[in-house]
Order: sequence, then C-alpha cells, then structure tokens
Amino acid sequence: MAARTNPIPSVWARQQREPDQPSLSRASIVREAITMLDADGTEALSMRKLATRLNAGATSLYRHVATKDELMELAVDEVFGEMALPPADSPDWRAAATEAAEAFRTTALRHPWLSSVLGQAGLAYLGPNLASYGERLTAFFAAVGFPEPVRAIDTLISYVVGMSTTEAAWLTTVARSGESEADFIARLMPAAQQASADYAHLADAYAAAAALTDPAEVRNAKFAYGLEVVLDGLALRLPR
Amino acid sequence: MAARTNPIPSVWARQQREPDQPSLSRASIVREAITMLDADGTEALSMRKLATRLNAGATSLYRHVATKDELMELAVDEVFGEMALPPADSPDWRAAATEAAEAFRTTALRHPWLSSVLGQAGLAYLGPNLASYGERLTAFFAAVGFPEPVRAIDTLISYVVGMSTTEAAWLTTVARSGESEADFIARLMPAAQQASADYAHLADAYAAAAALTDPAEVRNAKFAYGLEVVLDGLALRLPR
DNA sequence: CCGTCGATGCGAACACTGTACGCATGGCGG
DNA sequence: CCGCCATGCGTACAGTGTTCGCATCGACGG
Repeated sequence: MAARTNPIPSVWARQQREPDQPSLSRASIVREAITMLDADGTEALSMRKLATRLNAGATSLYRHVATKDELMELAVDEVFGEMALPPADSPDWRAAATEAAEAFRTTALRHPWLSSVLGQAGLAYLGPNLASYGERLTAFFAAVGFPEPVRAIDTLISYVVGMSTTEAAWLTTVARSGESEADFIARLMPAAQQASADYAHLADAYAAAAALTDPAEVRNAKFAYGLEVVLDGLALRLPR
Repeated sequence: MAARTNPIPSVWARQQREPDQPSLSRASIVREAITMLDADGTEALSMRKLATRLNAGATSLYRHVATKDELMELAVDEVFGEMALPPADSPDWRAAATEAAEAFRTTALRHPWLSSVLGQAGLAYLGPNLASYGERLTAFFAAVGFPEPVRAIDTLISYVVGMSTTEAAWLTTVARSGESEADFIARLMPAAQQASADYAHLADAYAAAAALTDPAEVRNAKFAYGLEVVLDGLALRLPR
C-alpha cells in the first residue's frame, strides 16, 4: 500500500478523523486509570502521567472528571462491576455465598489499590455498579431466607474486606520488593524471628509458618477457614 | 514579677536551656503526628506543617525519622499500644473476646486514619507494640483452647478490621461535611433513594434505615451482630 | 582551657503534585 | 456564513517529600 516513505503534505496524508485515542471520554479515562493503578499502585497515578498515556494534555482530563478523588470513586465503582454474583435462586446457598466471597477477594487482589481507597473514601456515594451489586447481594440473602439480610451481608462483607485488605497490602509490599513472595518471606524471616524472640507464641507461629512452602496456598487456606467460620455463624441465624 | 515589657538584651533575658519543646525526638514527633492525623486526617499531615507545630524546621524531622512512610508505620505501632486486651486467663472467653474486639474498634474509630494506612502499608514490619499485641492475643486464644489460635485470630481480626474500616471511612466523610451524622444522613437520603429507585431490596433497606433515629446506636448494633456471628462460628471450633 | 568531633538543626533547592484560569480551536445549529 | 459552545491545553500557583551542604553547639580528650 505504502509507495512512498516521505511524508507529502496532501489531503490523503492528513488522516481524516482518526485520533490516536477516540478523543477523550470519561470511560476511557477511568479505564486507563485502572490499568495504571493495577500496574503501579495508588501513588504512581498522577493526572499528568495519566494524561500523557492518553495522548492528552494534563488539564484536559478535568473536562470529564471533576477531581482526582472523583476519578477514584469512578474507578472503584467500575471495579465493582467486575465482581460476579450468584443468581438469587441458587440451590446451595453456602456454595453460592462462598463463590461470591471468593469473587470479591479475587477482584480485590487483582486491584490491590481498591482496599486502600475504600478505607479513605468509603462507600458513601454509591455508583451504579455498586448499587446493582448491593441489590443483587441483598436479593440473594433475602431469598435464602435470612430474616435480616442486610445484617448478614454486612457481616460477610466486613470479613471479606478485612481479609482482602490485609492480603492486598501484603501483596503490595511484596510487589514493591521486586522479589517473589517466597523469597521475600525468606528474607523477612530472620527479622521477624528476632523481633518475636521474647514472645513465645509469636515465635511458634513464625516457626510454623516457615515450614510451609507455597505462600499463595497458605493465604487461600486462611481465607477459606475464616469464611467457613462466618458462614457457620450465619447459618445459625437461618430459621429452622 | 515582670517589671518591664521591653525586651532588654541581657544575660537574664536569654532563657537558659528552656527549649519550647524538649528539643526534638522520635517520640515527640510521632505523638504530634498522631494528634494532627486524628484532628484532620491523612492528607492534612505534611512534614512542614508537622515541623512548624513542633517549632522546628521542616527538614529537621529527617534526623529522627527516615521518611514519611516510616513515620506512618511508627504512628500505627504507637496506636496499637493503646488497644486493651483481656488477660489470657479470663473465665468467660466470649466476653473477653468481645471486649478485645470492641477495644480495637474504638481505637480504630478514635484514629480514623488507621484503617486507610493499614490498607496501604499492611502489617509486614511489626513494631514492638504490634508484636506484643499479637503475642497477647495469641496467648489468649491458645489458652481458651482453640486448636488453631492464629486462624481464629485472623478470622476475628479480619472481621473487626473490615467493619471498622468502612465505619471509619464513613465517619471521615461525615466529618468532612461539617454536619452532624444525622443531618448528613438526612441530606444524603434523597440521593440514595433516587439512586436505588430501580432496586427493590435496596430501596427497602434505605427506607428502613430512614426510620431509625440514633445513627451511632445503629452502628453499634451492626458491629455487635456481626461479632456474635463470628464468635458463634468460632465457638464451633472449640473442642468439646 | 582549647580543639576537635559527632550529633542535631535548618535554609535552599529539586522534581513533582492537583488544580484554576484563560485562551485557542473546531464542528454544529441557526 | 455567523456565532456559539464543548473540548483541549499551556501556564501558573501553592504545596508536597526529600537531598545536600552548611551552621551550631555540647561533650570530651589532651
């Protein structure tokens, strides 16, 4: 197709309406912000860097987004759109609830900045995805037969948020070190054992942890254990 | 005592070794940082403002603290020193655990920045207070008879952290509005109800929430409910 | 008593941040 | 064809964390 390499100014050379990005839009901004956040964390996202990624001037973003905080809220809501939820009429409610909890966890770990943003902004202003998420979750717990579905949800979500938050923070620290999780643990071990030298139970716990091999598996098991605990407690609230 | 108001340069005027602050020290820096954080939140704390509060130059702080992140870690550990824990030989383990959970919650709400910092930094490097806290907690759960005390702790703490995080974030948003919690809710209600217009269960939930009067009491009850759930689940893991 | 040394404080500077303002531009409705 | 309005953006400002090199000062050894 290309016969010449020299750019000859002509009507043909001037590409007609083929912008590098389909211009700027709130959706594209949020999308790119999320990929940047996923890659390098909260503090690596600046309006200027985001803008250059979008082939735009720094302040152009403010035509579509009022403020950086608002952008964060939009990103959070966007991520809530990713979280799968079981249908309200699932036959096995425990399996379904487990699925929902695990889906939350995996998205929270895929976007490790989520937890810290939640801790700062909270969920006061609910965007469309968050609203839909809450609705479906409530419908599910109500259908299961919980007399106080909202209470049950708050309990379960609190557990999942708490566990995912610490886990995400941990994984972030690991990622910043540039090492693999196992290597990082190995390097951390001496310090931890020395710090817990005077504490019998802690030392035991660290010794036991040192024996384990696959850290990811350990985290999975920890999450599963707590989840079972919470579900057991909830099951007692089911009528009959 | 004061006979003259004019400052006459003399040996007597020159106060001998009476510094406005007992010079600068890591402890005093951390302490002042915490009060600033408590008062105005994470983003209101800057090294310069902190320094002026201590009658010091901005960069003097770096003689005692390597970096702002390290300062944050120190602040977190300091706060963990505030959290009360029941003795390991408490007769009623549920009452004791409830006490511990509530102590955590109240400190987390007294320092609303704690949760968001935990979400960013995690608890990788454990300071002395955190280590002691972990030790005593483990000792307690082991004494109660849990076969896997660390697992039990992780579950309970995850729930408490999750609930406190959302609660702290909410209270922060309320505080930023300058209104009372009840007023803020009242002003938020129309938006929330409109946002949940298409969602039957959510609308119900908001309607029910609107009927309640004392928001703090509602939060207390919510926390207590989930805590009972978790403790019920844990009780099933106790032998016999 | 003097000299030196280490610890401590700090002013200036750098690279960045979020954001307000005002001007250019260009496509569209009248 | 005119005018308008939405969109983009260059500049600027106040502030941030942190580095560097210099000043100061108390303690201590000779």
